[in-house]
Amino acid sequence: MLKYGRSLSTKLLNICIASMCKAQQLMKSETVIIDGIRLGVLPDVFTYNTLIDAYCRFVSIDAGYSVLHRMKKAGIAPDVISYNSLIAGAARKCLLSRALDLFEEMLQSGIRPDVWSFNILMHCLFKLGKPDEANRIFQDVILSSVDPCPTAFNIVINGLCKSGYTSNALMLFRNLQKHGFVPQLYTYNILLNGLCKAGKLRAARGILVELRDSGHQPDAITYTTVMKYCFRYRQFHRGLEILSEMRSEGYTFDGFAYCTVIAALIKIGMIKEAEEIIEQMQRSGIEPDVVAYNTLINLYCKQGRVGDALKLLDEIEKSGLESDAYTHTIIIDGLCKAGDIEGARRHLNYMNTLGFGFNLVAINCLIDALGKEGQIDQALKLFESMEVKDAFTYTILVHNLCKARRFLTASKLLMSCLKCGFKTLRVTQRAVLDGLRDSGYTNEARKLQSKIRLARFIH
DNA sequence: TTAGGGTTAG
Repeated sequence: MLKYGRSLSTKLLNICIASMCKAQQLMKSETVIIDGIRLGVLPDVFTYNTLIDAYCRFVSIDAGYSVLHRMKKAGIAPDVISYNSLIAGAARKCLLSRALDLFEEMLQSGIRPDVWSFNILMHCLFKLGKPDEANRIFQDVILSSVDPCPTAFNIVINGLCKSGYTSNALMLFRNLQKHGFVPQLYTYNILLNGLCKAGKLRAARGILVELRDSGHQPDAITYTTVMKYCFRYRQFHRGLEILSEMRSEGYTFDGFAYCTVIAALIKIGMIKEAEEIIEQMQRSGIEPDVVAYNTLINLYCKQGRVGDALKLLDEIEKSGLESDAYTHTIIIDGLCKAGDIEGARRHLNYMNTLGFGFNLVAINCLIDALGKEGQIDQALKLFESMEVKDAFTYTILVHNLCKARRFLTASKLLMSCLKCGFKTLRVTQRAVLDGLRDSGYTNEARKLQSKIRLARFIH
């Protein structure tokens, strides 16, 4: 500690603590604080707030909360930032009731919430799929004396997009503009992503033009967003054009951009090109995170190198990173595609032991593999046992039933899929209809056809 | 303190 000298002030102490907390060196921070006190430099509310935030991020809310007690004991009154840090910690982990309790405790302590307190709560509610409650808070903020900041608008516009209310988001955006709100590049990016995701490409194009006209320069996020959706909507040429425009504009590729491009190339079967970009990513010195690893594992699986994919999983676990649900579903799909159903089942069990809950994607892969291996009854059994299904589950099974020439069962399944309101692919519908007609089930084909028309009309 | 882009199955 002596290396900091005797001129150490609280301000300098806070700078040290902030950088150590950022580097997750919490024990070291504590030692520095103790040394500081010995030298007569007392921590202040800023010091404790930095610690609360770090403990909430890297340890637990309880650990953050105990810092709150410590500061009170030291005679320093917590402020709105102390509580916001705790509420944000709870919100990050989606612990809504804990966040609300902390909010209540803040009010009880006579601390007035600020716009950030509301922002954090709104974001948490949107994340938990409670857009109505988030919206209620937003209305309260608008009507109250709390001055909303651009971030509040960004959170609501983003939340509405993520909850599927893209039109409402666009409407809010326009209304805010009428009342003098000048959208930030951040706002444009949120809206652009929301509109593209919802397939509203015309509106997205309009927003992109508006973004440029308003004097903003598209940034790496704008480019990555547009590029991703070009690939998704199979405009590969345009996607690659944007890729080179992004480069010529001088944007350095980050992990997000690399993974977007690599995943798109893998998906369209341009494996060699994907390999080249992966090599570029590895050479660029970007520290791979779990998504980058997942992208690489996906490439190995698509090349049939499941063994190498498993080795990479080992590497993730040894490097201190945590694998996620994507990692394991990619591997399960890889095993399935390699025909190793038992291996896939074993990996699914392993996934469970790691604490991952039910995973629809993994089960869907397993159903497909069972069908492809000629175990269609096993696939049906698995299907029946599922409490949650989606459009993929139905489509996968319907295709496999068609391949097994069990068109009546396929037809029934397709009808219940339509009844659930899931969208089905034209190619799936055609496979069943053609199969029914070829097998002489013309009545059933007619019935299915009218259900398909009805579904198209309703949805 | 908070908010935007990346990875999986038909």
